[in-house]
Amino acid sequence: MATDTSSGNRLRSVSASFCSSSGVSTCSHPASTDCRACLFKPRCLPAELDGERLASFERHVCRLRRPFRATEVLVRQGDAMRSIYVLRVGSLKALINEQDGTERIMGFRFPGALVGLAELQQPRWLRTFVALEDTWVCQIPLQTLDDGLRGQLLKIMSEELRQEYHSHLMLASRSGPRKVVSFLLQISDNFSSRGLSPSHFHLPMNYADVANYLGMRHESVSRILAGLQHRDLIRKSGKTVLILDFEGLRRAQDLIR
Amino acid sequence: MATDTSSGNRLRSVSASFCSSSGVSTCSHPASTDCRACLFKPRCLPAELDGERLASFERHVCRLRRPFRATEVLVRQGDAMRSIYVLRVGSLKALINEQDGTERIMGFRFPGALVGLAELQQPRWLRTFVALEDTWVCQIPLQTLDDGLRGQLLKIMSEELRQEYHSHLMLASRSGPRKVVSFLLQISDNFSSRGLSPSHFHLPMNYADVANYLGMRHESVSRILAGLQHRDLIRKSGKTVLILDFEGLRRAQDLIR
DNA sequence: CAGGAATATTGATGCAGATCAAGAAAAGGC
DNA sequence: GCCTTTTCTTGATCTGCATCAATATTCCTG
Repeated sequence: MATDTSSGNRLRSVSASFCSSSGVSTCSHPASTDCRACLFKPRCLPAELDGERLASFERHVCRLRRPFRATEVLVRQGDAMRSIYVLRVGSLKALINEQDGTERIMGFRFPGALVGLAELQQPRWLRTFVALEDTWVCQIPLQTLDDGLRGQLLKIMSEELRQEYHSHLMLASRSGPRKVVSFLLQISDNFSSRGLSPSHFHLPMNYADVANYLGMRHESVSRILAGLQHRDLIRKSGKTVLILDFEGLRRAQDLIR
Repeated sequence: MATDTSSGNRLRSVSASFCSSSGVSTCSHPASTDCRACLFKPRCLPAELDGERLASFERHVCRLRRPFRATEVLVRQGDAMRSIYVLRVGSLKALINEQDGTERIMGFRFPGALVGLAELQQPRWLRTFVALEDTWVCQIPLQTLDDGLRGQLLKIMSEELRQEYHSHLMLASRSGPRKVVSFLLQISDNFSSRGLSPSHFHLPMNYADVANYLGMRHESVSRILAGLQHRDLIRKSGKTVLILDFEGLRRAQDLIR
């Protein structure tokens, strides 16, 4: 019986009562960021908007009054699809409940990511998104996604498709060390492409989640990471990872624990 | 050294000299099908076009004078990206050459599929597409993809994204039988959604390709399929597969060879 | 239709990673 | 701060699949 709960977390739901339809939609909150000032604007939906069109877009975007806490659910598989989200601060894991009840982690999301692309044309969410730490998002109602945004949407979606191909390569590589190294490099690329350090970052998820994502066991993830550290290819303290030798890492994919 | 050539095929290039710019673009060929008469129109790019807009679209679409033969390359990773393709007859495999030279099969494509979605915004092809049998395609130059088609494009792309999630589940399931059963059901769904039989179909690729795709070995694929056949869950003769018991198949994912 | 190449099958063996188990270290709550 | 819970680590054992090898079958070509 594959009882693969990945981590015995009871998922708490948060009553997402933001954008509380109190007449005026002044959903501006912590630090009341407008898109113009946002670090992620160039890669976000309104990348090419300005002036009145941007203002109009901003009026529709909703922000939460408080962050989602670790283990809280942003959206749940099966929920009606009404908005997509932009992750501004924190991190999420995406997971799917398979027919036999086991859950499979499909990916991790970091600041700058759009959440809900695969569900764009669907009536319901196909995946559950759970916060891994304190997490702030912008909520963008589907109606807001008019023709003017389609170009940018296509661009971001095609990017996500390419990331999924990377995942395929990672998973099909069929050796523990390869998967784990591939995972580290994937995360590193992700941060790098958002202007953050590729060699020094924070891994908010636990080993059970990583293992679930990679189709392996958390003990194996632990052993392999310990091995990489022992060879001075990475250094890990707490949830912080330091990549010391990218070339060595790539070469080390076949060497074991 | 993971020398994973998947099948020792020397890939022949075909000088794709269609749409041969002979002044008039009457690229109408075998059976000179117009989009209106095409089985796939409702799921294809021009789904929502008609009248003059459809006619204009059709004038840009090019068809080949002869099919691609098995092992011939439609496009090669690294080629300049100028068109996308619609697969009308036959089948393709998509593969990526990894940095270490090994090639990994990323997927199989059947009639009705759009080829090139992940490369839409890229200057070059990220994947090589190889014909598995006699294969006919429509070529759609990128310039043709104007705003009017973006809605449909988004729809198809989001669909492809969801298929990739299925692949992720398949690969992360980390047991041979699970992967193989998942593969069979994926193919079955694919045919089914195009109006073909979900239980009786043709598998044009060899076991080495399936194994490469799934991150396993062809011997294992052979043994597992033999096991499924022995349990009367499927029947296989030549390249034809008959699924006898869907429920049994799903249940059998843990039972071995 | 014959001969050769590609593909599939089947058996024997070895090993990477799963599994089981138990303790250590961190994180979180009061 | 202390206690509980979660997460991580490490060891011992087991097993499914890779690997190696050899034969059988199918496909292709002249």
